[in-house]
Amino acid sequence: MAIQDFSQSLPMMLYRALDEIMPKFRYIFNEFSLTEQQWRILRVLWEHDRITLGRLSDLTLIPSPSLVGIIDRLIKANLVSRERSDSDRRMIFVVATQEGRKLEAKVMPRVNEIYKEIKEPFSKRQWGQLIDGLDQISHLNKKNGGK
Amino acid sequence: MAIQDFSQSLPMMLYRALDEIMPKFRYIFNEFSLTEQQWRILRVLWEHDRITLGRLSDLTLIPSPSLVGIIDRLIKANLVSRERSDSDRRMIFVVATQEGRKLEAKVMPRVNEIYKEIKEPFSKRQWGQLIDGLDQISHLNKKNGGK
DNA sequence: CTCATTTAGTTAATATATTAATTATTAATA
DNA sequence: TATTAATAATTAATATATTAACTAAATGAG
Repeated sequence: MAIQDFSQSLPMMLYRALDEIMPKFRYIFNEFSLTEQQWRILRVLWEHDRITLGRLSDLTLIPSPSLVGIIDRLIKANLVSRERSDSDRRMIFVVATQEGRKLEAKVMPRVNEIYKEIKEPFSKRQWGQLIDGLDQISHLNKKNGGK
Repeated sequence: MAIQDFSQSLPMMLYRALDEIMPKFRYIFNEFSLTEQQWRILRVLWEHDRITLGRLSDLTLIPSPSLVGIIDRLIKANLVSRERSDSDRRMIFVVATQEGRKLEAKVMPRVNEIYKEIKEPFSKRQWGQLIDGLDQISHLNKKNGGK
């Protein structure tokens, strides 16, 4: 009964998995002078012409108070810019600069390579079960309500 | 080909799972004026009479530079103490105080309750597959070498 | 239209993470 | 044994996370 072994608890297993894989990616980000969070933001911007801070926070999982400073530094690096919305002056759009967009072609191949390495030892079925399990965890409170 | 959808990538799934479950636990820690990291340290100390900083870092997954400050604050809160090793003066043992030990009986039941809630919607088989998948991720580099 | 309420971003204060460099001590080797 | 190479912990500098409070702008009820 109770949480058997702390090191085998779900939170620690999740943290340990991240500790195993993220350094591989960060090594690449570092070559482009990007932090992990900066990468996440660019990764999302490459799929959006412009996006509000709120939505960017949702998609990157970066809390908005953190986002402010990270965007500041990305602007200083000339990789993104801020644009206030005309329709709703509370909202701010974040946009990738030319330089920010150019990074995609350089970074993505490297990242995809590592991702493939990580995924390789898994069977398609195993991987699917893992992703499904994680998906279920991240929807714990949202399902009973349904439709 | 390539990483299909960023939001469905393994790292983001792992982060999202943590974002879903950890606030539930932190809510409890907060009632006892503990941070998540302070909790992790106490959680390990409750199973060890004394433990070196290095091993504590391994078991809590807290990087040692962070550990220094966190231990400082735990000492200030009178929950743990430092004891330098006699056999190897480089090492420092961390020990829980009386007050630190007393917390176990108060916090663990609450935490176990939440843990059970999280685990409940899963079948034993599903849960096992999830844990196994995570375990495999966190041992990516360690298996081929073997014994 | 006016005021209370909500929403999007930001600021502030404190705690951690990340990476590199440093200190003290111990182990290893010529 | 004098040196050099590892180790354990710490310090330093910068970037993020967490929580609460705050500002400006938009909404909604009366």
